[in-house]
Amino acid sequence: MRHLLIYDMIEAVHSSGSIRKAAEDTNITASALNRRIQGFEEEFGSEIFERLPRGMRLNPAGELLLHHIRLQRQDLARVHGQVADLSGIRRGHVKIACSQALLPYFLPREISKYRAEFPDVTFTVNVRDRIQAERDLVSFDSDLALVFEPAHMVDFEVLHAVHQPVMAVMSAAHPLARQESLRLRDCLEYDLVLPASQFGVRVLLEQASARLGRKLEPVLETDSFDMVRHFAAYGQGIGFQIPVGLNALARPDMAFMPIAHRDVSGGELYLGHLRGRTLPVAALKFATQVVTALSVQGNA
Amino acid sequence: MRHLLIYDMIEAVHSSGSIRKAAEDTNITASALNRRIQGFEEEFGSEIFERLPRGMRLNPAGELLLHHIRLQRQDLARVHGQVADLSGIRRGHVKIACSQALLPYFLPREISKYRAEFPDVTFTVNVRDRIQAERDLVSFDSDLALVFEPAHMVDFEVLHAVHQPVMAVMSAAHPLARQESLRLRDCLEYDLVLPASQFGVRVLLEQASARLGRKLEPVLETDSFDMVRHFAAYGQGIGFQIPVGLNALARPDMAFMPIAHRDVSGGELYLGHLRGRTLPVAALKFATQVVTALSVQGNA
DNA sequence: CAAAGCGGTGCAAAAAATGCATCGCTACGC
DNA sequence: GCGTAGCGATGCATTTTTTGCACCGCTTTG
Repeated sequence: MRHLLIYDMIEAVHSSGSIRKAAEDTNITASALNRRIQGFEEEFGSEIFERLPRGMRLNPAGELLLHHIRLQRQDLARVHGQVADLSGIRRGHVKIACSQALLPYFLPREISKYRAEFPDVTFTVNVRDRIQAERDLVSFDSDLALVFEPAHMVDFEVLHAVHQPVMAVMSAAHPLARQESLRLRDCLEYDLVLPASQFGVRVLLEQASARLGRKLEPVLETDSFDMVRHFAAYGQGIGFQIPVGLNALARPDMAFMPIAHRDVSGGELYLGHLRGRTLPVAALKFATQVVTALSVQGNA
Repeated sequence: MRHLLIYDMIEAVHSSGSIRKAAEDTNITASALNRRIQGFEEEFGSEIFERLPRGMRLNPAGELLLHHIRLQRQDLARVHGQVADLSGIRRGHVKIACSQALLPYFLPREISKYRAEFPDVTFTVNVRDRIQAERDLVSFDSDLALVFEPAHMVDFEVLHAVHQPVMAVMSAAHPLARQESLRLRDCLEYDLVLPASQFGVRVLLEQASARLGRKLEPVLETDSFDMVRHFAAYGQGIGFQIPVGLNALARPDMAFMPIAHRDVSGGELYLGHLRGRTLPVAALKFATQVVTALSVQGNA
């Protein structure tokens, strides 16, 4: 609320006791703040601060005004709350179809962040592959889909896309973990743990290795990304995953390294909904948050 | 208050119904006003106006905000008043919504008595029926309401209530004027001058005569209490009024007699303000004086 | 008695608000 | 059915306001 900034300033001066200190909190110069205060006092019709040699103190008029400011803020917050209520942001249910990669870190984090602000919004998260996810949108079983390299996208309206390179996942003790960069052909010399063939990462890897004239021969093929990570963690070979499914901080015993872009270019993670559909408020707002989170992660 | 200008603009757009008209009132260009509104909506976090082909209308969020704006303004006015008090100046403005009965004697007397002590306090008096009066409080168009038998009283916080019997009003020469006490059925034998059906006195009389199995058939029905009194003064029938609207001393040519309590029990005259509101100093002080005056009259 | 901290102010630069011209749209009158 | 009038929105040049910087005078403090 830009037009209420002066109130913040008054409170800052009040609580810090001097214009100079308050100026730091407010991120403006003392002179600017000083003139804002003076300007306000002129409009208001009376001084609200006593000028002491050591700083500023509210005078009785200022005390009265401060009370008004607080009352006013509180009432504005109430209005905001009521507006939020009637726009439906506060309550609601969001149904999400997503790739497995989103399950361990990304979605739990985003959902709990969202629910910290709107505790009355509930969620359904269904794991779906790239084809099923779109089907879920069409049948209205999901509001949002968050999938890696979706299959046809006829009914899929993209809200946001973010590029995801393919990461090799291995034990920190693995010979390749010490290398600067990682080529696909190096990986092929070791035991591979691959997701099943319906997954986007697998498709990308198959294409890339075909270009090398090689064939992928996994020691373990699974439809559980958890399995991939854990098997790799035991030092048993190399797994693959996209960044959004990994959390470097959480696993110091593991190494996550991007495969050289010229070998495997990676793919796109798409957030979208059913084409032409107007989303419920809660779903739309959550989608906005997810877009922000994906952008930040993409830049980091 | 320059920083609250945006509120004026919002109200201007609300009351004129279009940005272009409001722009004239505000002495600003339509484009500038348009962008102020848009900017505010962005800060506020939601639209507050519906854009119609013919102009702008507040949406529900806007209605909520409008109420906040009015509350906020009034509270600021109260603070101003209190600050003025601090500096020893007794200034201020009191806005009153009242029933017609208060106009001829009661309010003029009380207001001039108050202004004898505080000549810098000014007044606005609006005649409102029982429903409109409450509406005025809600919209902050009035500080105080003084009404007979208010309708619902949801937002009405009572400061004082005083009982008012229903009085018959007639020429001193009227046959009934010589009686000791007056029964309703006696009145019904004569020509009746009645206030219109939205008035409390009329409602009470209708209920009472229904209990007698009679129907009121006025020869004159009017929404002017002055008309009632003057018509009765000419000897043309019996009018009705509550004591606060009468002044026995002023009209020796007329007779005012209470209807027997068992026939018409009378009603309550309420002084009140908007529920939960802190009144400006001047209004509060005037209210105190009115409470005193009503108590005295009630006892006399 | 010097140093540190305070609010206040002149002036140039930066930022915001405004006015003007104009667009696209919809309802209304002929 | 079509033109017109009224509406909100917007790009751009201009004006107004706000801000930052440097510095003043003052009072307290060690």
